[in-house]
Amino acid sequence: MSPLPKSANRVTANDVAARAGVSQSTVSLVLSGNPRARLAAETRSRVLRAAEELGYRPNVLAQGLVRRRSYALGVLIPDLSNPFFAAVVSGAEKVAAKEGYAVFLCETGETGAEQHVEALKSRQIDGVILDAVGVSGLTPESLSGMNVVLVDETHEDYPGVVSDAQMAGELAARHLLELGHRCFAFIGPAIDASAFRLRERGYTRTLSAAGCAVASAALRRGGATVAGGMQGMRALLALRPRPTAVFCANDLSALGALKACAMARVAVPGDVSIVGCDDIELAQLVTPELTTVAIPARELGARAARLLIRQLTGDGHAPPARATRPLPVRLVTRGTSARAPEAA
Amino acid sequence: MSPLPKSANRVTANDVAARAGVSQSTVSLVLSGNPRARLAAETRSRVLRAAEELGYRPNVLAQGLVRRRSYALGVLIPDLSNPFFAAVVSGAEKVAAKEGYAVFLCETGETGAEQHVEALKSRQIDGVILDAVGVSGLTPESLSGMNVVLVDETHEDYPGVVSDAQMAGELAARHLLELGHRCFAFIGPAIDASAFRLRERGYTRTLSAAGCAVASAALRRGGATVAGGMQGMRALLALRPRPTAVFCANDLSALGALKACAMARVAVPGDVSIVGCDDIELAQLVTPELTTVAIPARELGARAARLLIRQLTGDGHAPPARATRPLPVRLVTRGTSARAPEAA
DNA sequence: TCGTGTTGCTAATACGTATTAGCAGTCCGT
DNA sequence: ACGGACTGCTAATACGTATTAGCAACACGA
Repeated sequence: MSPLPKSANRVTANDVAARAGVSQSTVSLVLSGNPRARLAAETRSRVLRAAEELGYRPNVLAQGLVRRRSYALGVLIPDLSNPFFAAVVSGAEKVAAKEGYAVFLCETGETGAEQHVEALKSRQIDGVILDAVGVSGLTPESLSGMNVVLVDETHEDYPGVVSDAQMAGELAARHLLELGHRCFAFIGPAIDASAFRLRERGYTRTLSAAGCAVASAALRRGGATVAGGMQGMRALLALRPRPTAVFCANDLSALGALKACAMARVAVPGDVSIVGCDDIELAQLVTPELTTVAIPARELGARAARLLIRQLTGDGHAPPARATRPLPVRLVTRGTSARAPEAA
Repeated sequence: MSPLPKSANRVTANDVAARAGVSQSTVSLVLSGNPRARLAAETRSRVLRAAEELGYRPNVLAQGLVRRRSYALGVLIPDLSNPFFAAVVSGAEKVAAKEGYAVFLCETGETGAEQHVEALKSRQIDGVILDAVGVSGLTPESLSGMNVVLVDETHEDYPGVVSDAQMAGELAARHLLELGHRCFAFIGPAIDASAFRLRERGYTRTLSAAGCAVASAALRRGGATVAGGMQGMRALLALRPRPTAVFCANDLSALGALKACAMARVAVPGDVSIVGCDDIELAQLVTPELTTVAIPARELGARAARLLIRQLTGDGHAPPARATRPLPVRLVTRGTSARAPEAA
């Protein structure tokens, strides 16, 4: 009985080979198993046993070197503190892990994904999932030769997994219209992200179609964050006539808006109705609970991972995996939306 | 002028060597630069220029194979949807990226870190940061030979970066005592995590010292989640006499508790005071705002990464990097705590 | 007996880099 | 002019695996 290995992963295929009395090639054939390899059953089991006894684990780096594949994915997001992105990452990681891929997480901020992508490329990443990192900001050649899947963003060069963002805006608008509102506002990010733009468009178009334009002063652009929402709402509260219905591009800004109302002692939903977008867990924790449009964040991440992996597994010249059908969104009516107050 | 590379990273050191008219060894010497190498300045610059022109990026997998180091770290957490963990990860990733390390993210659930650790080991991870994944649950040999840093957990075998968890409990207790409370409760997780245990201990000991024991019925153990907090609080509300002061082991459960009170129309802080722990961003978003003990999550992650990297950079037989001094915590008094209601 | 398959394994090589030993060539002092 | 020291580079090898070509042994039919 040879002594058990004490160091990290010093057990190589050669050690297994020695113990099983075969060559390293045979070990590789047995374990990384081209199933069509002709191997005596007895040899096979002897190798397996030796590997088991030694606690052999293949060195993925070495495998990657020869296979030209690292079985690792990159996931780039602007900001992990946004629970929406956290959910996307979580969904992607779960699928990836199940399929044997590991996930490099990169937080890029709203810009500067470039360096991260370069770093990942030198790690021989098999593919990358980009969520709201602004592909347009990336020089095309930095992604050249890369397997890319976008989340909630469409781009002619890369496949993407999207939610029905325009419908999200439309649902918010219809809901608020049905409640009798006539004076609308919007709070969104300044950055040019596809999903946000579509949410806004769905909202404003639906309103326009109903004869209710959104005054440009009632269109506040800041960060899609709590702070951005507070700032936006403070500005809205100063407007005359004051909007009675506000759609926020995501839940964080909606919560910020809600907070701003609370601080200004403006009643929600009595004086102002607020509708968010995402349906993060916190949406149910505030009082009143946030009315919002649910976006399946976790599912977006999971699908992105699946799509990416399928793309990799495909024989290379497979169909380029076009963007998939938008995932459905749905309105979750809670406590921050109510009938419009009677006009003065 | 040779054509620019079109594929991912097909440019190797050999290509650079050819273009610069030197050998691959020279390229390696120049770029991965042992600075004590004797190289003519002119050669050096010729290599650098060739590398630049070809857009050469070293293959980290190959480097890792020979250097026996992958420049990648693993970060294991139970659940990314907890903003506290997200912050830890974020802090660690930032530091790691700055130091040239990439981060594998693994969400383990409250158990089952084992497989993830194994997967990371076969990826030749340089080290791993474990946050609340329950080291005790891991078989020791699975971590043998691994560089490990724990977050918010102390263990005799591994260095850790901790916050002053016991002080957190103590601060909560003192705060509630000063407000005149006499009937206390605690909501915490069932799992045996070091930080949670210490928070509880600091709380109960401080109360005991003041002559106020926590009745065992007022000690609710569930998940450290929103659901757990709601459940715990519902049970507490049924007790007679009803506790007037509740310390929750983390903010998520505190928010759950707060929610349960809202649903039961119990006034906070009028009837019950609630104190959380972590100070996640949402704590300021609920109404009333959550009184809590701030734990520097991001800083914990950052320090863990720094400690781990220092450990790796050390010459191998360096001092084993003992646990560092606990990071200070501080009470953030907000709206969910107030003077005890007059006794009946 | 020989040729032809077939089976089961191994030797050799490649992946892209780091690193060490060592080879020419130059410089210098005597 | 010659031995040594130094300078600047390269050849060779190793890291741990996957993969291909091919070798030896054997079976079988004629």
